[in-house]
Amino acid sequence: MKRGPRVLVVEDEPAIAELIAVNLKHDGFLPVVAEDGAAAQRELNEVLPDVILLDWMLPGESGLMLARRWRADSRTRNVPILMLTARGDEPDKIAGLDAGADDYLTKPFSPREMLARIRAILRRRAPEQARERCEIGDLVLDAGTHRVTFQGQALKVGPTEFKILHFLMAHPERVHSRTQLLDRVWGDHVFIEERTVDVHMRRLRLALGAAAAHLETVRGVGYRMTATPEVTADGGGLAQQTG
Amino acid sequence: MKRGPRVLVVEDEPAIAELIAVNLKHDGFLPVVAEDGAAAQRELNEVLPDVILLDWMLPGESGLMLARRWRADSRTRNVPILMLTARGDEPDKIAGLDAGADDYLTKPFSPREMLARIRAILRRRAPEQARERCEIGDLVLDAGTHRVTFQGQALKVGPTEFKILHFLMAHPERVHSRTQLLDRVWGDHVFIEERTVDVHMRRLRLALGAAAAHLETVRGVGYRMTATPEVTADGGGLAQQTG
DNA sequence: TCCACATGTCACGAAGCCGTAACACAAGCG
DNA sequence: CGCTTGTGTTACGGCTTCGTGACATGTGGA
Repeated sequence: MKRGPRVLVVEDEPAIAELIAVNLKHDGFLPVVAEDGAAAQRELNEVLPDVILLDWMLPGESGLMLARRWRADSRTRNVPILMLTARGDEPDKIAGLDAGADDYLTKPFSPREMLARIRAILRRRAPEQARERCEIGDLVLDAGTHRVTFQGQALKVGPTEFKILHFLMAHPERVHSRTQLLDRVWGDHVFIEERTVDVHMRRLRLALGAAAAHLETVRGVGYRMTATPEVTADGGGLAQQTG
Repeated sequence: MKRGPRVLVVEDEPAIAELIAVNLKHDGFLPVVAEDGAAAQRELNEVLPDVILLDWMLPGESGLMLARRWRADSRTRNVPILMLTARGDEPDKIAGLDAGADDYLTKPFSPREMLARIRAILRRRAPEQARERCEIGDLVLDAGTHRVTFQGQALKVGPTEFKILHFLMAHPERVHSRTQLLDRVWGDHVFIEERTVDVHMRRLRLALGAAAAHLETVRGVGYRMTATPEVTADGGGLAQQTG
């Protein structure tokens, strides 16, 4: 009942499309073929794939235009795109990257390389959205319903803050650097100031209210979600030096 | 002023070189740009970088030749090389890896990916600080969660003290001189008074509390972490000397 | 169009950390 | 004992890091 990653293949040449689809199926992917931009758009309206294999040369709208459009649409923005291009046109490649493609594949390519690239993208982009439900103490996050509750009470958490919280709660007790958070929450393809993470942490803490005690700052390292928040009262025999 | 890892950027295209340098600087690296193999060689004769970013296509000697030469030279042999290649030429990549490149990056690439690759290389090459979890008696250090516990009780340890403790616990029973500690904890090219180590040891002992018994001073040599601390009449803790 | 919300960045201040000097204490040696 | 060397301890100025409020921009909906 395990379903493989969905791959939308946008390719007008039937022979190539078939070749790709067969190889994808063979490796456990679920390919859906669209012969042009319009068909691809219809497919995207139905269900979002895990990755898009986009041919550069297409009848009607070009792959470049499509990539640009999908990157502009908030719904499809985060779907990684693997561009298929004819061999050797550097300017094309740069334009494609600008349009938001995650990687390129030069035709002709070996099926093995294609599969490797797709797996690399999936590994990079979606290491694990696996955990749908996370709990830490009385704090509960449900990715399916996109809800956060603390002691049964619903909390209002913004989109970015939700992603951060999701990641932190999926990997509790572990310290995550700002760089790691940027990579995992925002994605590797953006360049954001590390300091911005701090601001979102502040917003997350405000949203969490009392539950913010579970969110700890590790000075000089990063942030951490913990089930056992530090208490001010010192329980052990620590030799505490007073200045 | 904290100094980051040195990166020698061998790239003839000024625009690309500048882009790379800016991004490296932004992330705390110290980039040095060389426009061709000769300039790179001059730079290498001066000071060895922590990693070399080597463009494949260069005026004069190609990146492949340079990589091969540097790999043959005992002085530069161990400097990791990250190769920059034009997209899509598989044979080139293989040849590059044969020549001794540690990894390659396909142009065009995102700054974030470049930084991630560099960090990955440095991490891979980095010494044995790798051990995530260390135990000595009831004292446990976990680098992943950045936590130190003694008999189950969490201890509050500052950043530098944590690094010292991590190193000592990764190499227990062994005496480490102040110089060695400075090299391993602070970095090889930092000018710090050796006496400073003593002060951090003091802070570390305060943070460790009773567990400080495992941290021994070897007079005239350095410090050591031991599983079998010497038993003293006064209980082996922090005997407070009146001052 | 206006409005509400989200987001990324900056400036400023507070808190914590660091390296060093200076002094106190301990250990070795004659 | 007195001297020398090595280490423990404390205080402090300077610096880094973090939290916080404010602001400009972008985005989507009424």
